[in-house]
This record gives sequence, C-alpha cells and structure tokens, in this order.
Amino acid sequence: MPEPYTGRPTPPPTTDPPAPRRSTDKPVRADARRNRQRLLTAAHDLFAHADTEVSLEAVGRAAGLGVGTVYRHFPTRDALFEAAYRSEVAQLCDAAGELLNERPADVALVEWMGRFVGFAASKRGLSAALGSVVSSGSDLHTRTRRQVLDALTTLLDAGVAAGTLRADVDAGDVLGAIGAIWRIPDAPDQARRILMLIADGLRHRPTG
Amino acid sequence: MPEPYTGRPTPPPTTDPPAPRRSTDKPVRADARRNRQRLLTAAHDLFAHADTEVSLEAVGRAAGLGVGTVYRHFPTRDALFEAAYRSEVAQLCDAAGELLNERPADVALVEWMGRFVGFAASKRGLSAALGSVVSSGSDLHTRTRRQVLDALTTLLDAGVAAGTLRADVDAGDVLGAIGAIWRIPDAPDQARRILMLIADGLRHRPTG
DNA sequence: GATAAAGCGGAAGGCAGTTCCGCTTGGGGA
DNA sequence: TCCCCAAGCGGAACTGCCTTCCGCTTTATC
Repeated sequence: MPEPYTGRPTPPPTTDPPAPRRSTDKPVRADARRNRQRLLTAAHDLFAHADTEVSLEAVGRAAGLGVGTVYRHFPTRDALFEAAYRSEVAQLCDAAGELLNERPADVALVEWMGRFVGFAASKRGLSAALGSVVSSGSDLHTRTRRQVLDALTTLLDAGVAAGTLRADVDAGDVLGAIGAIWRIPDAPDQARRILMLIADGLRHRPTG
Repeated sequence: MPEPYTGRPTPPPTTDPPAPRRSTDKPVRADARRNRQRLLTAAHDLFAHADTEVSLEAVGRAAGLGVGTVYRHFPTRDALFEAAYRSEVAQLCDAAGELLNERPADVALVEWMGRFVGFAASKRGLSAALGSVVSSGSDLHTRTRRQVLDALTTLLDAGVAAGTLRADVDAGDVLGAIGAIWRIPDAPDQARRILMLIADGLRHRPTG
C-alpha cells in the first residue's frame, strides 16, 4: 500500500487537569457523602442494564434523590459516568500488566482489546459518554483517557520489544480505531472480526 | 498474532426494502413537489454547515415551511438525510469504479476510503444519521448501505485479484471499522492515521 | 367556478436537560 | 445540650426538541 500509516504524531501539550477534589479546609457533610454514593450505585446499575440513554432524572429517582442533587454532585452525565466507572476502568487497565505476565505481548494485546470492547459493549446507554472518553475532546476525561492510553502503550511497547508488533503505532490511534466497535449494535460477531482486522494492522511485518 | 481476522461471515438474508415511491395512480401536487425540494436544499445546507445536531424544526424554518410539512415529507431525520444525500452518496460510490481505472486497486481503496471519511466528516450535525447507515440497524438505509458496500466490495475484489489485498475480508467489517473515524472531532490528522492503520490490516501478506 | 382530496401550519403534549431558589439538615461552637 | 447557618436538598420552572393532530388552504379536476 503506497501511503502506509505514517508513524506516531507529535504529542499534544498535556496539561494536567486541576485536581477536582475540594479544598481541604471544609470536610464534606455526611449526608452529602452518602447521597453521592447512592447516586454512583444507582448510575452504575442503570447504565449497565438500560438499553437506551439514561436520563439524569432517572438516576436521581433510582437513588431516591431529586434531580437537583444529581446536578449538585455531577454537573454532567459524563462526570457521573466517569465517577461511576473509575474503579472498573482502573481494573481494566491494571489487567494489561497482568496479561503481559501470562502470555506473549501480541496475544495480550488482543485479549486486552477484547476486554475493553466487552466492557464498553456491556454498557448500553453510555455510548455518548464512552465516545467522549475515546475522542480526545473532553477535559473531564483526560485522566481516564490517560490511564487507558498508558495501558495500551504498555502492551504496544512490549510487542515492539518482542518484535511481534510494529513500532510506529500511536496508542491514541489504536484507541480511536477501537472506538468504532462497540457502537455496532447487537453484532458481537462483527465487533470481534473488526477487532481482529485492526489487530492485523498492528502486526510487525519484516519488510514493510 | 494468534487469532487473526477470521474470514467473511455468512451473509444475512437480504430482503429488498419495499419501493418507497408512491403508487402510480396519483401524481404529486406541484406545491408538494416544490416544498419537498426546498426542504432537501435547506437540509443539505444546514447539515453541511451546522456543527451540532440540526433540529427538524430548523430545517422547516430555513425552507420557509412549518414543521408539520417536514414530517409529511420525511417521517424521521434519517429519512431526510437519506434523501438529501442520496445523489452524493451515489456519486461517491460511482467514484470507486473510476478510481480503479486510474490506479492500482490498493491505491484506489485508500483513496476511496479517504474520500468516504472526508465526505462524512464534512457533515457535522449528522453523526447519528451517518452512524445508522454504517451500522446495519436501520431498514431505511438498507439501500444506501448496500450501495456503499457494493463500492467497497468492488475495490476489495479488485485488490484481491491483483494480489495486493487479502481475500478474506468482509466489506461490512471494513465499513464498520471506518465508521469510527469521522466521529473523532476536529482531528483530521488522526483520522488519516487511523485510516492508514486499517488499510494496513487489509494488505495481503504472502505467508500469513 | 365548484368540489374533493392533498397538502400545510402550528398549536399542543411529551420528555429530557438545566437552573434556581426556598426549605431542610448536619455538625461545629457556645 | 442547644443554636445557628452554611451546606445540601428538592422539585418547580424554563428551555428546546420531537412528534402528533386537526382545522385551514391550495391544487387539480370536472
């Protein structure tokens, strides 16, 4: 192919987002902390089971709270999603390292991408929020996005070191490519095939 | 890679959609035809320039017509999109054959995919509608989707015949993979790189 | 011109997002 | 222990969009 994929781009200036935690002078009230947790639990449940976009009002109702309270804690749907899935995403990203201990890098990469897609696909009613994690737009998701990119980079680098993956691929590009997959509704077969297609594009080829 | 992309899936049963044109007994009233054209023009303009999802009410307003009239002619946003871009899509698909006359199949494929992505990317405020063309869900788009798939298949087959593209790839999968790209906001560089990444996955590799 | 059918407009109802403000409550201080 | 007030809460209200519906207007035919 005459115009092959042309290497890692110059990385954008990465400005760390301002720490979202409140200033230390005032502790959070107990009821507020409790309600926040209720909202997270409700959101987690609803996001996982619903097959359409979940309204923030519905989250509040499920938590036994008013919509105003939802907004007090999470200004946007994205913020709620981010908080609800932070631990799961972290777990997913940690799995990258573990997979590398158990199997060759290229196998680990495919396995991990499969888990990633599976994770995303199991969250109906989240496509918009997930999309904004994958695309680089939102400031909010910088942290989560970085985490995912780090995991991907670890896998890719290991494959490069082992000589099984090409060296000129940018993790953000891979993430972007994967991003298509979970949006395909009710087609796990196809999702899997496309994943393999992308994986094939990542293989090292001796001559080029 | 241990689990490579595994071949073309069994094609689903393809039921032709019922012809959407009205029964022949009654001609369409002149004002209705005129208004329909106005709506198409307005939609075309708005879709191309707006950077957010366009409301159907806005389309009506731009055409100097009421929202009821919009719905009379186009029951959904998707239907309006489909009609507004039918000719352009056809033109894009025809270009596949022309490209094949001018250059090798693999080059033609890359070029065509680039045009496809460019076409889609130039239509802000259409991501949802375009998405439903790419994903196989909607009945409405069966026709358009088929057209696009035919073009892709033509290109892929030519590449297979020339020995430059692998033979086991399904056009629907390629379309699905491409589908990710235009959703990346304001990142033409990345879109291009991901495109190349996918293209690399399509290359024929002698050994496997 | 009269008339019936086709077409049009926009009001109305519904729903989700978001803001705002009066009421409630937790918890530190007297 | 009680008081107080800032933090927190609830939901009404406003917005904007989608969609339906029905009385009015226009077209084409006779």
